Amino acid sequence: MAGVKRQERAAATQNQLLEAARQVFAERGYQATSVAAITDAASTAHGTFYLYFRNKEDVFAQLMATTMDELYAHTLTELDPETHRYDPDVARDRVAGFLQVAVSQGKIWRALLEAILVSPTIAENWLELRRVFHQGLADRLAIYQSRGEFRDLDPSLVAQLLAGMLEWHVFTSASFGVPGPLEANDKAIDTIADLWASAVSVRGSRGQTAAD
Amino acid sequence: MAGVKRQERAAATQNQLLEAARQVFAERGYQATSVAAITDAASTAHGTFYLYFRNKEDVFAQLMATTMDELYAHTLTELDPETHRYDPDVARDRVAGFLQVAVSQGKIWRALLEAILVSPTIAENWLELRRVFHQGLADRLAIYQSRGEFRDLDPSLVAQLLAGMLEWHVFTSASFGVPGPLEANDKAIDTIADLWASAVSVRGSRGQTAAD
Amino acid sequence: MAGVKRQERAAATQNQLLEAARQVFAERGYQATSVAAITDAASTAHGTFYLYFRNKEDVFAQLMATTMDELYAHTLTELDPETHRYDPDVARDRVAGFLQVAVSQGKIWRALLEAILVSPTIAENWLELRRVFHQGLADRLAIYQSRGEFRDLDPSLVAQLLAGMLEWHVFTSASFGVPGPLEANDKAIDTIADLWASAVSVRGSRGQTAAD
Amino acid sequence: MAGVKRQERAAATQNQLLEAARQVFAERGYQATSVAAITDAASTAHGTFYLYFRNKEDVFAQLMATTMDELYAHTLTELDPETHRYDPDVARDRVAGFLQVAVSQGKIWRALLEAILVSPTIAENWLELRRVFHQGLADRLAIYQSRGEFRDLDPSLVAQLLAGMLEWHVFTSASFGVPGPLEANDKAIDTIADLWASAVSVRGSRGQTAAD
DNA sequence: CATGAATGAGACTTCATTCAT
DNA sequence: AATGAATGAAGTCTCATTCAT
Repeated sequence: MAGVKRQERAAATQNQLLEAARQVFAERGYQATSVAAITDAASTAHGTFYLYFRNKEDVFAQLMATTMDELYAHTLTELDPETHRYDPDVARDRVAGFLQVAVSQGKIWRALLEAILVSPTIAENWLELRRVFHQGLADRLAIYQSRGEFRDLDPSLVAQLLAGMLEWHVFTSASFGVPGPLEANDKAIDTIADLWASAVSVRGSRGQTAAD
Repeated sequence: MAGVKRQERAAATQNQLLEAARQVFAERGYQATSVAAITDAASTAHGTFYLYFRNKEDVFAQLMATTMDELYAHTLTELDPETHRYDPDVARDRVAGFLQVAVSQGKIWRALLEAILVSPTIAENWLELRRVFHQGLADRLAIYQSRGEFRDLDPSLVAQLLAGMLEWHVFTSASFGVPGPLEANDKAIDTIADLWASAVSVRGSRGQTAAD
Repeated sequence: MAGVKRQERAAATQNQLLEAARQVFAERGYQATSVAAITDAASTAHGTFYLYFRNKEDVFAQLMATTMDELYAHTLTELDPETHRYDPDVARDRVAGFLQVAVSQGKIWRALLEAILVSPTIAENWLELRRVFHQGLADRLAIYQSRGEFRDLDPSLVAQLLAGMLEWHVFTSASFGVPGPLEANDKAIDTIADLWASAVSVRGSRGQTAAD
Repeated sequence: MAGVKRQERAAATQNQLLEAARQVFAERGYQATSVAAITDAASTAHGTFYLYFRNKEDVFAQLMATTMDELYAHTLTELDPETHRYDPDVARDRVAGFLQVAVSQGKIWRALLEAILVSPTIAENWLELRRVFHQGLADRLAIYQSRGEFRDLDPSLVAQLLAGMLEWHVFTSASFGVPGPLEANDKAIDTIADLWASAVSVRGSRGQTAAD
């Protein structure tokens, strides 16, 4: 029908805008991006933007939702407390997956960081989206702990710190090229996986280091 | 004579502006702060600002320099490759010191993060200032490694990751109250120090975890 | 056949729009009403509006015509100069009728006042519609005057002033709730009728007041 | 001093803007006036406007305050219940004064009417400003009534109606040239004063008209 | 040194109107 | 007849920066 075609064209326009927004945000960051820049990039009229989004915050939130979903997609695996064991290879895959997705998102991370600092709404969204990820990690740590396989540390806090290590690595790489450009190379993956593994060990408590 | 007095008054005005700027940045963040807000808080005329600073970026850079200097002050200790040993208590003190200083700076961290994301100049400054800190950490790791006390990981990358864990903890606590408000409590200090210690161990390599 | 049905549907749609417009104008006033608000209220597509009306001015003019016709309907009574006498009861009924109709139109009066102030076209329409009413009043006064039953004042001007008293009462009541909400209560009716009656008297000329 | 001169220039700029605003409002009405139109007329930069006024509503409120003050200035006469008598000459002077001031304000009345319909804030201001006037009138009527010199009507309502007759005359004359252009000619003054006088009479009650 | 009035660019958002389907 | 996506003009307001005093 005519209706279908119209719907398709509308969806196409919206996608054009979303894609344009992603590019512009990646290029200029969150604040420096104006609605006009987005509609220019999307080759639509200025007013068309407001047909699909309430404002800049709104587009960004939509972009972020898909980005984060993709990022944490592999986190939604079932978790059976009985059979679950820490598996360094699985952990490494997780890290690798995270980095690969992160890399595929290009320079959007800087804008994301900016946006969550500037917009309380986006910050809330973001915290909610990553909570799933952090909670999964914390749950695993709690299981290890209950079996005496993990030290007496707050699983939730440790999860925050380990996940944060990864997040911050992505942010600084993407934003400043530090410690290097954002890539999912083996060195980065192995090192992070290694640090995670050493963190999740019975022994590694205070004093039981290389020195002992 | 008059010249001296003038200089004094000028210095006083500049300090007023700097202090006002610190407050306003901490309250509102970087972008949301306008020059007018700073001069209002400093009770000076709007134009006076431009006698001392080129623009917002400029004040912020000056503020940041002192802030970061304070933060990394304790890092400038001498380092003798022969006698240096990893000392968990020293490491804990370092973490504690970092957090204490961080806490004393209040909510400025959110503004700092914003500023480095938005202004390339400030980002460069910041990277330079923290490099000292990261380098010190990397140097230590390299020494342990040369004595076989640390695994075969890139010391520089590990330094980035471990320091980043701390930085990100400060940023998220200060900016979003996650995992909790920014404070230098024992739990946070102990946990971070513990993770650092487990990272800097011979054993903690891939596969040698709680499982073994 | 099909043509008739079409016409019916068209008329129905137009009525939907008119009724929706009346509601929205009454709620929001003239300027604050957008075409989109009307089509939303009428549950039609935005574009449909332009099949029936040129623009907002046009709908409003159509609405106003019916509203004013109703308001002044009772004015079209025949007038025989010979037999016509001033009858206070008739006058009171007139005032009462005017107020009752006004009340039944609800909050549309504010929008009407706005519209005539903003749109010259609507103003002209309105002036034309009320002219009938004012003229009727003026004619009556002229008859009284010709019989020496009314002072030597310009009948047309007095008609304007007396009718204006009533109009303004309706406008301010409907728009601001001053002197009270718009209602056709006896007090308002009696008071206005009384003032009209005292105006239309031989005696009430300058100086012949309570004092004499 | 320099300071004084600056203040003078600032005040001059503000007056320029106020005067320009008055002109533009009178010409185009309230809504149709944009801030840009005002600054154009005042030959200042667009931004300058916001140095002196919060927005269009704000300038208008300031203009209205002075206008209304001038209009009702003669109302603030003392009122001694004992000695006060209705004096047709005084009443006529009042009407004349009101009309003269009204005329001097030119076409601003249309904008005023528009503004009070559109902006609740301005409406409130206006109601407050005219309350003084209406109250004065009502007080006088109450005094006459207490001496049996005025019929048994609600003084407050009668005040509203009589004052409204005058207001509406001004508004319609200024806005639509009906019944004629706004002028303070004798005919208008005499007629209104006459109607007021006949209203304020013991006799003029229902039934005691030309017919009796 | 300090002041603060003035400037004007630029971002945001709304909405009447058109037109292809 | 009806639809609703797209357009783009117009108005709002903020703020960094300059400059005469």
